[in-house]
Amino acid sequence: MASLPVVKQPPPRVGALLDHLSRRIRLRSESVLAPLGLRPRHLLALTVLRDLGGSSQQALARTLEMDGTNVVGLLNDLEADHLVERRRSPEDRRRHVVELTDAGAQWLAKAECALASVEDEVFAELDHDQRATLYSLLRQAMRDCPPSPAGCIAEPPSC
Amino acid sequence: MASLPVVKQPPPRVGALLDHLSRRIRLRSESVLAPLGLRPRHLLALTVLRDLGGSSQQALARTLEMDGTNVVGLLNDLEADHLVERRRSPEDRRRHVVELTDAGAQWLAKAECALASVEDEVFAELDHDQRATLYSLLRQAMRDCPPSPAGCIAEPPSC
DNA sequence: TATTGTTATACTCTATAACTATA
DNA sequence: TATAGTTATAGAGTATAACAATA
Repeated sequence: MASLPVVKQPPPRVGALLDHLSRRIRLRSESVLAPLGLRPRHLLALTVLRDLGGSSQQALARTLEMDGTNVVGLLNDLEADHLVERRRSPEDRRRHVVELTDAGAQWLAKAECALASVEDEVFAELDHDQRATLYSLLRQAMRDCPPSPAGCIAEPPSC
Repeated sequence: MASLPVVKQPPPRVGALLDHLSRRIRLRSESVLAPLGLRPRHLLALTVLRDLGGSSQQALARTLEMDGTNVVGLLNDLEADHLVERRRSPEDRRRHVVELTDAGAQWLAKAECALASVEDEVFAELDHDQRATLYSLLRQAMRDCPPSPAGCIAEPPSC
């Protein structure tokens, strides 16, 4: 076989850019969210819960692509602040049905408004239509999302 | 059409989506990179080093948005595997000029080929043009970023 | 026996502070 | 005094294993 010195350009890697940008947003989000008492992953969990409605902890873990054991601690935090509720499922008493409380929904809405400014800053170089395009591309990439096809992360409410 | 007060929705929040997708890529990249003996952040550092050429550790830390103390350990790993070299700067002997070795460049190329399949999987829902659009949008969002973050857009994997 | 949630634990990642050597 | 790099270390994030309750 011919071992041609293929020093062509490397393949298109979006991963590094994604990693970088999401790191930026996460770092800034932490500052913004700190006064509200929680961290980005709490927000992520609440967002998923709003989209999924009641869901078992394992389903939540799959959606978040987090280990189930860590979801326990995450929910402990949120439950301590009365932002979510755990109820035993009547059908299968091993399961906990996790649901957003009213307070949780309120907190989430407030946090999302606070985060809007973070994104305005991070995506300052993109105009409105470009941001919409970016959103729809990311959304499409997530289309095969593990448990619930529609339930990855839906459109946030406007503030 | 600008004469009418068109109610434009605020741009949707992409932070959660970005976080999610980058998490996916990172998790899958770890599996792919493990046989090669390193982790995603090692690859990220090598990529930045290739793009930046020789650079001080602090410049590297800023580009990676990592704490300088952690860059030390990262470089220790890479230097132990002879993938990078640290030389004292002749101009300012406090500085280390970090550079990719030939072995490092080779390893990086191999790793990138391996990662191409990860991205093909994660972005299976997007066609080539959409991936190119996504790349250019992310790239534009990073435009104010110091030097260039890791990543190149090119033809599909040639490996 | 298999599954859901939980605890305990270890391993990794990240950030803060103190030290060195240069400037 | 200030800066580049290093070390030590504590805190957060994450994963593995064992256990209780339930199916």
